[in-house]
Amino acid sequence: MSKEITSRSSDYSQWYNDLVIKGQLADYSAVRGCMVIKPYGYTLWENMRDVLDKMFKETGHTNAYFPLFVPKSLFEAEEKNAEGFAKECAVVTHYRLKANPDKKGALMVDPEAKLEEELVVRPTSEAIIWNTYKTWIQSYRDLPILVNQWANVVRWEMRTRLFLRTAEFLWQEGHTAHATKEEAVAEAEQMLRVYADFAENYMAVPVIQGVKTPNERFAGAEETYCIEAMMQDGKALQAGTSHFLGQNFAKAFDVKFSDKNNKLDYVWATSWGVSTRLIGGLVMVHSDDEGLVLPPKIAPLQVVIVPIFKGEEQKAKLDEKVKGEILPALKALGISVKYDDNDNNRPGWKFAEYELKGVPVRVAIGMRDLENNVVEVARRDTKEKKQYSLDGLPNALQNLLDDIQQSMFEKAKASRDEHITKVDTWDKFVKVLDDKGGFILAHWDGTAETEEKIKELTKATIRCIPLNNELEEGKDVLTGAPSKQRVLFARAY
RNA sequence: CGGGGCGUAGCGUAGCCCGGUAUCGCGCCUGGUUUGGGACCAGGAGGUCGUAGGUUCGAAUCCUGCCGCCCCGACCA
Repeated sequence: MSKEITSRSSDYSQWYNDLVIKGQLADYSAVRGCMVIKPYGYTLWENMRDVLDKMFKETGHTNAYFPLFVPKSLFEAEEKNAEGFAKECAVVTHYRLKANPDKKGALMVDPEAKLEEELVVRPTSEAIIWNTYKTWIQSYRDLPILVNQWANVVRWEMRTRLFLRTAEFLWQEGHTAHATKEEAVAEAEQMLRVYADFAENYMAVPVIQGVKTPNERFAGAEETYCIEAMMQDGKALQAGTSHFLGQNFAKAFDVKFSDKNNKLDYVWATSWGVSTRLIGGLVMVHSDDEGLVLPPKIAPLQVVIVPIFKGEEQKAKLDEKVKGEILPALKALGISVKYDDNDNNRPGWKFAEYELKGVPVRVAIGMRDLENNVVEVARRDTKEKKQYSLDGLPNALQNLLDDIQQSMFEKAKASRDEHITKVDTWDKFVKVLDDKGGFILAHWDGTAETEEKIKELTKATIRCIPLNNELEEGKDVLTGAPSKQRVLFARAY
């Protein structure tokens, strides 16, 4: 028992850290606030990336790459955006080191190699991209521009957490330019639906789609759309955002186009992104006290086969069956599978290890099984074990993976729904927040003051105003002022 | 940046109060026996005790500075 995991009930944060580290997703690094994403974790990210990338391409987008550095003068062009990120920017001021004369073997920043203009390490790329789009766009015929980039960004956070908030993280950022407001809004909404589709149908994470209040809006955006997910500890996690940027960046970077009537107008914009933060959410939604639980559609490894044998002779027979028949058949179906015939660890060790790593399906096969033409199949999500006939095994496993995917989503959705509470009084608001957590649907008078006050009193924020929200007359849960609809409150990561 | 905790072998730790050259478990290496839920036996390797200085005959242990990490909070995606 060398890999004990802290239980959720005893220390939720520590449980999360244990899963990420012992589940081999990532490690702390020598750089404060930055993590090493390990091969197992990176494969997970690659799988997520590949699905999203395909979705982006299906909706007409293409990938490009823009520089890591943004000259300060460009960065500050869109004031609100610059202000919003100013406090957490890493800045390059010099371009050379030299030997330190006072300390042998040490280096120092060469004071003579000061940059004329400082370079901001991108916390997001609107500035450098819109500065570029200016040169790409003259006429309505150049529009729309539908570009995405996969990149790293840096935000100098005070306090970091593996995947959820790291100083450097990986993400994708889509940046589009349109001739009309309607088209840009439609784009932002479309990409939100893509994110929701991905979260629910691939990550098996149910999300609520909505719009942010002005307070919570992305700096520089006219409207911010988001998907919000619920973690097992009752805290919400913003899992993805899509912004309608209006003409703010076009104006800041002077990007105009001539329409069919040769009239000049500023271009309409969107941007949208999801990051490695999704992995943190994935972990916190599905996993249990034994380790990670990963949904089959994006799991780095879908099926692991563990042989059980005494001696070389038995091993050879199992090898023949597994390598000769089972592996090729599973691979033919596109199932990712590993045959762990490593003799250093015994079956029990492997069982525990793959449970910790969240592999959806484990197949155990020994001589007894061979004789009976069966295998023992264990599913990670429910820990249920069953015998499967070797005949038709590949298809049966494919069906099982589909089942697991579906039932993980349903379980997460049931838990999420159980964590939505309608509340009409302030006392109940506070009580539900403290005792149960989760989302609270309550009336809000629509003012930033009330929103701030509630945040101050309870640390709960308005996560979003759900899309297609039902209108309902009511009174603000705190002030009693008239309200037209309920909004979604929660404490959040 | 505040509050708390911690830094001893790859990992987790004992020792520190009361100074005498570092304990145990896991892992690793060699050989053997094992293998249906984290195997066992025998032998072995592995240490600037975070770092710099001070006290002392002698420092993991006492004193001072510094560095780093984790958790909680402020801030934020």
